[in-house]
Amino acid sequence: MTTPNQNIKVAVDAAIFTIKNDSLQILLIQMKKNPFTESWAIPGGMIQNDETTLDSALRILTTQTGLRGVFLEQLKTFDDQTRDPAGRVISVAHWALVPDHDIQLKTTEKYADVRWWNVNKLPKLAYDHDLIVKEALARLKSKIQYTNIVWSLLPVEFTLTQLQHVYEIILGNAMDKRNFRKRISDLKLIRPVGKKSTGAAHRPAELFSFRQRKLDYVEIV
Amino acid sequence: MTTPNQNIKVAVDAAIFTIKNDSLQILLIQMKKNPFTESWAIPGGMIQNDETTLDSALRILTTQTGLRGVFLEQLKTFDDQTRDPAGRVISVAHWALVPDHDIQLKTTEKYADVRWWNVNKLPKLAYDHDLIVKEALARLKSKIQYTNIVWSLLPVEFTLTQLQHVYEIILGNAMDKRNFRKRISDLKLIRPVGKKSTGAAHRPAELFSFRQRKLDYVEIV
DNA sequence: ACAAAAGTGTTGTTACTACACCCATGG
DNA sequence: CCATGGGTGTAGTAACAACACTTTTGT
Repeated sequence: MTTPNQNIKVAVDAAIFTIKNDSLQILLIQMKKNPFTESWAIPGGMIQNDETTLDSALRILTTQTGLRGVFLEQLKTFDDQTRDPAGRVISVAHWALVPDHDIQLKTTEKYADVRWWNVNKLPKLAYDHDLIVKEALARLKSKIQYTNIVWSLLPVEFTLTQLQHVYEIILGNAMDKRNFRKRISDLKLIRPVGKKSTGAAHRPAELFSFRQRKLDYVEIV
Repeated sequence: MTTPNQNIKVAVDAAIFTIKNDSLQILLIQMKKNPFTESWAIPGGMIQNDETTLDSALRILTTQTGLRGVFLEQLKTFDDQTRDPAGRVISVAHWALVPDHDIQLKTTEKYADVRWWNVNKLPKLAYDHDLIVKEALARLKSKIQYTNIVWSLLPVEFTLTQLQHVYEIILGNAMDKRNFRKRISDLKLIRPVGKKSTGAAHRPAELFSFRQRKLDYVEIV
């Protein structure tokens, strides 16, 4: 059997999330090129011959946010024949979590605009990006419950209340403070850094940091 | 920005599992083509311009096993630059579960041989297929615990003991009969068909069938 | 009558939920 | 001294784990 003469291109798209203003937000770019001029989409592009899709996703992430060392992984490959009107392009979608602080979004010539959007108030997206975002959100909600990935949404030192808010925003329901702290404490994912928050008009909170700032599965001992 | 001139091919590989002789087995083919002559691998091939990767995986599954209507889904895309010595080929790996009964493996000209292998006694595989199989196994172990996918490993009518054995073989640990039955009963995934098994030298067992023979997430009410 | 798997409940332990008040700070 | 979020324990309930004997069939 001979190899069929394929005419298929491989792209990478990246769903990049952060927590900002007490809501879960996603980074969208506004497109220039036809037929999606003015449309919003998640950032992406064709992969180069010598890079892996993860390399490519990292490149997108760094180009847009300037960040490295955050959580980033493959999501799923989207390959419907009609997903790109310009021809057969399959997209190996990735997703990432970035901390809010210190981020300065970078505009490139490629796009008309770049900004964060509340995931509950998204515009209609280009291509099949609605679907990609939907799957990424589902993965986030699921994976936050059995891994330590929240580390990638928080500063190195944070309070227990900040941590709880991240869970509440992503999972969409309020949690009991005492029960939350008990559970977190049992998981042994974080440790106190021995400092307290300052400057707020209330009792200072103890600061914690993650033991590992990379993917780790929670052992339910 | 212009589209780079890509020289990347898209393949699909399929990890196909069954339960046979009280063990978890995977379908491997023996290759003919260089440099993997005689090596074993999971079945796969290039996708065609007009088919999705899922179509392609379905084609592979049907070609090898003659089956349709079983559980099949995308696993992950493998795209290391060096995974195929013949050039840059990314593989959108899929995985499937098939029932043991009624399967007659089909040999094609493409391969030297096809047979089932116990997943605990695998030979060294071609390409990065060791890695693909490892990921597929992890997904199976995980997904069997919060979905109804076992339906795809069993005949339409089965006994509770058969069902329990499938879980025990995949998860690798013995389970308590009474607790298992309580749990299964609570999940409401199966229903009695009103018949009993016959022919064995012991008390006949009640037969059950799945309410749905397609992917369903278990609601832990 | 014996071998072999089917079927069936209870009890103790552990994990989870609900819930309210005092504390430390800044303004 | 007031407003704001920080920090802490207990009791009731629900889920889970461990465990053994009787039943029905084929040979």
